[in-house]
Amino acid sequence: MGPLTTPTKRRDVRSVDPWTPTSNLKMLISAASPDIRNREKELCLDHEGVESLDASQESKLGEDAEKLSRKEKSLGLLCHRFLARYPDYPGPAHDICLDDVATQLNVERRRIYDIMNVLESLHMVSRLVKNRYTWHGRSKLAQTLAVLRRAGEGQRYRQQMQHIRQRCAEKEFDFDDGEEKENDETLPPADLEGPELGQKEMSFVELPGVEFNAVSVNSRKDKSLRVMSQKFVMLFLVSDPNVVSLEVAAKILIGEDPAADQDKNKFKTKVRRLYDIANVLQSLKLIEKVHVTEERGRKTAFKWTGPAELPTIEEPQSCPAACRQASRVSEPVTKETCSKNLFSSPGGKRGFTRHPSLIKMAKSIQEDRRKINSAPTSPAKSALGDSSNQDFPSKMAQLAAICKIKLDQQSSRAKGSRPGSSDPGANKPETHRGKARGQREEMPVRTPTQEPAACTTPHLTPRPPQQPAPPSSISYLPAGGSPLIPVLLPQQHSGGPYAVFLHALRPNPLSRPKPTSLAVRSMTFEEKTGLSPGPPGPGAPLDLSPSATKRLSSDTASDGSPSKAKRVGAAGHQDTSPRQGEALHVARLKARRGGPASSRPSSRALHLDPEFVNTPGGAAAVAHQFLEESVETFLETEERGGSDSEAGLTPVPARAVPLTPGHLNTGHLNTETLVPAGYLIPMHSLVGYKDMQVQGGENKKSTTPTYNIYHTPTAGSRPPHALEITPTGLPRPRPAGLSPQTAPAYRAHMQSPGPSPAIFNFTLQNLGLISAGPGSAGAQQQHQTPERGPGPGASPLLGVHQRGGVLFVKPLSSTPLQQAGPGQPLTFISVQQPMMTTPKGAGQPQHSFFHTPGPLSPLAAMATHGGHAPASATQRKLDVSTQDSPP
DNA sequence: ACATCCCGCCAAGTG
DNA sequence: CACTTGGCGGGATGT
Repeated sequence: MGPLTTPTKRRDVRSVDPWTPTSNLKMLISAASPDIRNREKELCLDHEGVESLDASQESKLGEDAEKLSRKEKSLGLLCHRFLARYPDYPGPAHDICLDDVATQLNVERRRIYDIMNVLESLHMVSRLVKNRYTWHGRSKLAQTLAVLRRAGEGQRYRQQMQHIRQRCAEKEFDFDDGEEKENDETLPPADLEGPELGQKEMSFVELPGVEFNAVSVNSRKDKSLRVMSQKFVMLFLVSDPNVVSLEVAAKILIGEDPAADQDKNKFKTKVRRLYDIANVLQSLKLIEKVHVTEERGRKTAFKWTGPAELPTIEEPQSCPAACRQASRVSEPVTKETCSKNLFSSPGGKRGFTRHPSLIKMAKSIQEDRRKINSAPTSPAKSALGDSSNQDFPSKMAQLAAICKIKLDQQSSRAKGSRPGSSDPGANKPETHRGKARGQREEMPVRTPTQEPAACTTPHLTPRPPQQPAPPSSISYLPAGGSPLIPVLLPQQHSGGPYAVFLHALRPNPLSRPKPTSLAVRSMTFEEKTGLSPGPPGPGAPLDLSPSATKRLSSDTASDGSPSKAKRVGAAGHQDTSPRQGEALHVARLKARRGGPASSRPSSRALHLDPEFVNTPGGAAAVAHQFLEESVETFLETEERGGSDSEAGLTPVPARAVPLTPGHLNTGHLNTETLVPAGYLIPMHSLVGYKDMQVQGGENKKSTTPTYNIYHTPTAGSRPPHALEITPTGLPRPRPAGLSPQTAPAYRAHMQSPGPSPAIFNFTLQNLGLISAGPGSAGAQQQHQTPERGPGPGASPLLGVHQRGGVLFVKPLSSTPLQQAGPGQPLTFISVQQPMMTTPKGAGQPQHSFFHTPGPLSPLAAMATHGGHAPASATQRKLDVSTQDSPP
């Protein structure tokens, strides 16, 4: 009994006595295991002492170590001990010396690495140099989580999870079990997996304030543990019921491997790693172990107990500029690249480690936050709280308030001045943002059971125009949130932009289908929805069964080539390779061919110009994310609003168009690509992000593959989103003219050509860079009316600018942008501080968003569809019993 | 029998 | 080349 109840206790306890850190530790410990709990007293002593007494404790532990039972040696406990040594919100950065820690904690170094890797994935520490890490504590946690959530959304993890769950359910049914039908299950899985794999492979998300340690980032392909950890966390952040079963997580995290055989082993290995990660996360109090009872039986799972809301990432308007600027992407795998990117300055060689100056700045900022936040040790904060969130300082709040006001105004739209604004849509867009952040309403549901279905449904259907209330499960949607959202946003700090790195896939031989998979994924969903009958689920067995493999293969094949092809093309891959040239070539090839590149899966190619390269791909990546997010949002929105089916259908093509001409899938691919990001890295201060994004979008629009080339190489990137978006948007392509190319000037301004513009606007809006005004202009142009508009053509540019008052476009680097050369112009926009933006910014050009959705919609539709049925099933299945309740 | 996951081999990277 | 990192999976320990 004890154990089971634990969770409750904890909660209670917390509320009761949050005060001491010690208490937290105790709780954690207790959570960890009953036995431990018993010993708790002992431990407590230790714990208490820990902070001050490291040495003594350690020594104790150390001594004990040998004797200690396995449990006592658990990674979770070790992590507790480790955490006890450092404050949650450190003022000045603490340095952590691995050797010392290992010695003090009396454990092998190897174990410390495990902990550090997980902590690093959450940006609680960052590697400074060889044996040293810098302790950040939880100061960046909120941001990181926000970024991860976003990334997770981009990945469509939610849908993937649903699919998997469905599959499982189906299996249960069994009727078909044996069969392998590939279709249903297979495909989906493939899709899911594929993307994951490929994408998954490596991306790592960095945070803005944090320094990127290029070193750690780049080097090894590895990152698996780091990446895995981030992905795992993403699952929680994205899933409705914040409960994620080990099984599902493992499946999702396993790339797709074609081979079924391996699945089993791989699955086992993955599970082992997940336990490792889970132990650390448990000690961080971010998750709790629980058991989910399905029809089949109980499965172990973990429940998210961390902060529900995250600060916003800001994309939206609120903090856009600053944030973005702040953030940066790093990316490219290569160190060199990273270094270059990071430091524009020639720092050259060693830059990896980070510029001191940057670091300092970041630190100072962080510190300020911390101070402001002052987090007591207590966990209390974790409790959800408001959306707002912890970290941001009062300043943030103010900004937020400002933003809100602005938004409100905009929304009200009083200003008719801007044509763009006209759209009702405007509100929506905001909504998105709002939802994101502010909204947080929380995801609604925590209830495990229902949520899926319920949530989903609502989204889809309802809401035609505005969205009512129903928040969707997704967080985004509801418009309502918008105003709030801003608040959340922290400024730059928060977050700016993140960069996602996609690594090239590694050699991963295994599955190579890679490309396909991605493309498929998207496709699949749709199909599934529609098509899939019920296939049984061959997939059900998922991991284990070999059959699965077969299925996959079949699926893929069946799927269609097209998808694959597309995927490929789309996927393109970015490569990590730093070299532009190569990248470009590849990109081109891919683009042209469509695909081949599977090998590297990188998903999307970025548009970056060479110049960008500096800025990097990372930037691109970031942009991606944003785009993706936006897209997603749109999709969601659309879904709700519109017909699912339609969306699904249409969108695809549209998307496809941009990139690769022939491949429909492209869009999907893109999507996929996006999703996968690897490890998130914060972008420090790159101003360029936004720009990048924008550009990318444009480029894509341009359609020419070329753009890919550009982008890709460098960062690697991201393009997909853009692509997706763009195409769709077009419905009103009005302008066709826009060709991307055409407008270098535009771009320069920040504008994008017609097609892309929407995207850009989108992006910008999200970012917050653009105020509605500008965006609207751009959007309008495309979409709607040329006429009305405030002059789209000319205006746009100007508009952007102006409106933008907020926005400034500048070339990031010296060269950059403009040239883009072949067609793509790049633009860098530096956004001004949020403040600037804020005021006006609110308005988002919803138009663009709306439009965009079109393309997206399909996805959305898919998602939804998939979601529905499955969801319900899933829901049923899941019953979370919190933990263990023992009988 | 199964779940959890510690331990440490050994390869990839680094300096 | 020695050392640092960390993937990986055997197999011990717990339930």
